[in-house]
Amino acid sequence: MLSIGSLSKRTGVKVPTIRYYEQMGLLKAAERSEGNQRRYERSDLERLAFIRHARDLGLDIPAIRELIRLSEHSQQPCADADRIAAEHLAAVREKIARLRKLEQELDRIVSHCDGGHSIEECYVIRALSDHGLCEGEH
Amino acid sequence: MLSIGSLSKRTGVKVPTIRYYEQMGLLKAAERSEGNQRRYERSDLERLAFIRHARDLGLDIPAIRELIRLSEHSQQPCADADRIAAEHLAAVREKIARLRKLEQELDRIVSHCDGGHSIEECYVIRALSDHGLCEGEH
DNA sequence: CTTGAAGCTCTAGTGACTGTAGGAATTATC
DNA sequence: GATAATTCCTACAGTCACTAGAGCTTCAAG
Ligand SMILES: [Zn+2]
Ligand SMILES: [Zn+2]
Ligand SMILES: [Zn+2]
Ligand SMILES: [Zn+2]
Repeated sequence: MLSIGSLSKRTGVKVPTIRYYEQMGLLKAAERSEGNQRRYERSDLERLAFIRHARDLGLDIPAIRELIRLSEHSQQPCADADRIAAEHLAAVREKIARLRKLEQELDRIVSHCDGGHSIEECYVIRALSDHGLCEGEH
Repeated sequence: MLSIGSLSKRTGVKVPTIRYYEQMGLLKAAERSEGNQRRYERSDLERLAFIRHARDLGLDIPAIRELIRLSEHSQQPCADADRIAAEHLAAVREKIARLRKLEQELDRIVSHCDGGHSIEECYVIRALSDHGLCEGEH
């Protein structure tokens, strides 16, 4: 049986974050010691690692909650799980696309000025004042 | 003189957002009508467009506050403004890099499973349970 | 048996808004 | 000029995934 601190050290998840995951229903409410402190077993450690990995891959908490629910029905088909992952991948790709446009526009703006002008002439300020100088939408 | 609603329609910035920008010190406190309603002039419209465009390009509020401050000293050199833009570009590039790694990993995971398995065998669930199956860090 | 670390609950703060409640002012219609 | 519809006001709660702190209790080592 692990204390919340040892669980934290083993997984790299901070103590308040573990409590937060419990509150959000990702971790089941832990057993308690006589003095009301949380005690964890191996299965909690595995579940926490699952949560942490999913978060590191950018999945949000409702998605993780659903994945955990699905993972408890080992004989069901995995279509829902695959769909969650695929939708997340699509969302990541959209974010990348939006950021790429930003990058292009910012790169163009930044390379038009080298800091050696007055504010009045500065292309950065002028470009921010007038979207008409932009090449695309954002 | 424009009401906050007309200013909102002309700029596409929602009314509560305009009030929020005022609170954050991006827009100066507007003049008021006899009945205490905000009244705007052309210069406010231009400043709001500046703010909105900067936000659309991803700059945060402290950066925009600083850019507005700089833009009021038209004879000063523009090095600070250019630096803010360049730093933001660098931050955008970092975000893209992080998301690209995520995309790669997610793409690999998703393409390993086509929804036609049981949860027990599902590669999505297995990959989330075990970062050892990943190619990179995140 | 003392002491210091680690645990507990509860609350508030992050960033950039968005939405709501309850009331006052303005504008439009008759 | 009365009334109705719209717009405006302030102040506060909620979003997301944590993080930090206050004030108190329990645990483990010496
Ligand atoms: Zn410049
Ligand atoms: Zn633009
Ligand atoms: Zn699958
Ligand atoms: Zn991984």
